[in-house]
Amino acid sequence: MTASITDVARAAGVSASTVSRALRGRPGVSEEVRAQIAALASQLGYTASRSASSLASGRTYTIGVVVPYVGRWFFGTVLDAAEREFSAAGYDVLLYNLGSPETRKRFFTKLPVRKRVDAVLSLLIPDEAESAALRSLGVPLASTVGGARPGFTVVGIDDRAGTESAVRHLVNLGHRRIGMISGSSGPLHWTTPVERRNAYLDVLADAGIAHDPALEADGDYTVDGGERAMTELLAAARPPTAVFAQSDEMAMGALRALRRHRLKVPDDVSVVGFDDHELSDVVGLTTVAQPVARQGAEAARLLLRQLDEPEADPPAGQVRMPIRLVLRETTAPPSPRGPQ
Amino acid sequence: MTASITDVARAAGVSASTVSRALRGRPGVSEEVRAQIAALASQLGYTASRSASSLASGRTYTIGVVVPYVGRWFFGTVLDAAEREFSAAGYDVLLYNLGSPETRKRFFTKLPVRKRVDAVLSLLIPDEAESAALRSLGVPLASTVGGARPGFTVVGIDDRAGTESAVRHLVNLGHRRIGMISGSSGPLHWTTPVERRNAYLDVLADAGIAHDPALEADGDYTVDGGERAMTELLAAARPPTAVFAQSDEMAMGALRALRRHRLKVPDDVSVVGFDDHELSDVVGLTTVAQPVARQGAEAARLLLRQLDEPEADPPAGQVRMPIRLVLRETTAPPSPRGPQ
DNA sequence: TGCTGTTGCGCAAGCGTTTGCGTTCATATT
DNA sequence: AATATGAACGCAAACGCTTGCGCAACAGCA
Repeated sequence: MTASITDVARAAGVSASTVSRALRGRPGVSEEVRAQIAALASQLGYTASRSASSLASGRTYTIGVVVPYVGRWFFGTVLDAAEREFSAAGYDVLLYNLGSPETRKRFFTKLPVRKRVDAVLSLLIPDEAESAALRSLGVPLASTVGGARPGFTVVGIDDRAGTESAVRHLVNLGHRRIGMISGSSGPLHWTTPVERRNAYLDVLADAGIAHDPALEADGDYTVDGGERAMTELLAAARPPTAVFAQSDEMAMGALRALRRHRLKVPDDVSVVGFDDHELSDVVGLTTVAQPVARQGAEAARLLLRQLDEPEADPPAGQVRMPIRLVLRETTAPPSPRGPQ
Repeated sequence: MTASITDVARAAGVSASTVSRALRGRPGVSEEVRAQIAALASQLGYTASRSASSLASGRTYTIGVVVPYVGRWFFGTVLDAAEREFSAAGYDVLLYNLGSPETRKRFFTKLPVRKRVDAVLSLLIPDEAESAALRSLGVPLASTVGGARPGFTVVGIDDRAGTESAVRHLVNLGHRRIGMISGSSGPLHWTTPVERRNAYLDVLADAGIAHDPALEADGDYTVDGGERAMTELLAAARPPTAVFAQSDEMAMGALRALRRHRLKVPDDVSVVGFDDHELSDVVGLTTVAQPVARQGAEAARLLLRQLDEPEADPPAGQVRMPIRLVLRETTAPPSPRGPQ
């Protein structure tokens, strides 16, 4: 079997308590004894059992991270950055990938993180019922995308401003028939799609452009969904001359659909995305960039701070990071003859 | 405080042992009592403390997954699939994202997973020293990409065959100056880059093409690296008319470099990648496709099987999944006048 | 009716730590 | 010289479960 604390204690000729204190840097151990214990411990390959120590101390040194889809670029990037912060601070991360509605439901009803984590970071804000479940854990909570929620420290961006910059850009180029590919359906209740939609509607209204429901389609935040949505838009009586996609993945799907329809981008149709996916540059996609990794890192840091100073007031509910429009090659003034 | 097993026991008028047995479906409890306990438990919001139960039972119902870079599409996709299998089987996953050499080293020397996991899945085969460290944990081990290693169940693809199909395709199109963008540098010791390189060299030799070292460059498995590598290749005395990139991300970086050099793909230069990234279709990249998610799922399943039947012989060391060349729009016969 | 099995449950030990408190011993203080 | 003060360490009780064993109650059998 692997060595236990008493093995180390016996080898060092001290008590288990002393070993425990020595290895964790607690006072009450002379430097020589501490050094000797440390040497013995590494020699015996001793690592304290997390189960035992968290049972005894009540602290788990583990953080639960719940992700809607690890495989997607956005969340993968956020997770990567957050994990770095956590592991640098000595915390392990328990990953919960809540891809399907069933696993999502199971997670929030069974709450397998109960008594297992010191805090939880949700990469997408949970709905109110789910949030309540998490609050019942009695640990610090944080989230990245999706708007404010009581009990959560959330770091995100200004979706409204981002969307406005994108849609205004199209308006300024002279487009009047501006479509939108959104990701509002699905089981998740987050505010992002609706905030972006509202901003889209507002910009249109501001520009004196009547809203045409046929110019909206759902792309499910995936490439394939974006392709389907674009195909749908192209089937409209009067197709759009420009489209704003709520994510770069959907925008790329739209690009694919346009190519299949032998439409030129941006000559026939302009496309702007959202996120600045790492491959957007490759396809020359105009998009609104947001600091993805930084959001994950910042959320992690805020959570760690709460863990360090449990007595301090919870940090400001919401942190907003800057966005900016990145102009590339998928947007241009509408062609005089329009698409087709 | 949150409810403990004795709270449930008291409420039900039984002993803690009975609650434990009832909730885990162990024999020795009548159906009525079991039902009553289950009701009480959910009513009290009781969840067994994982620390306590794993301390007592020795099983953690947790699997350690070590990933080189969660943010990369390939690993994110593999992780997604593996996590689904694990969580469906009732296991939690502890994620270790080993991005930098330092975190990697720290992980393998401190081995924070010791006594914390029932098994570990490494998404990239660790080198021999690291593997030895993992073997010392005394738990089942599996890995996805990177070749065989004692003690590991590994599921992967035939890198040689994949590479051959890609390079042969270029040869058959009539190319003679075929460059390669590899990902062999870096701190990781895995066989993939060298296997692919060997296959590349063999195909060239087979075709009677002399190998030109100036036609090889390192792309670090990233988009930016691929761009740099392509730029490097273009600077050669006689630049390639076609290049094989060891990953789609690098291929896309190459595409970007070519665009910046105002070179047409595939007219001036053909490009073929490896992986079939979800966005390869969008850019029309010819590539060798491998079943990414399926590898993660399969590796997870094999690990779970070992956990179920600890006495059974460890499964076959290596599982090979099929690859296939996907022809798209980045490859064509060399132009008579060559690049520039 | 006595015996053997089976079922359903409780007892208590144990899992490997952490931590409050008590003890010892050397040093500083008056 | 007597006493107070700390530092360094050990003791033992938790932490919340699991599990081998024992015991009662009851059924089935001859």
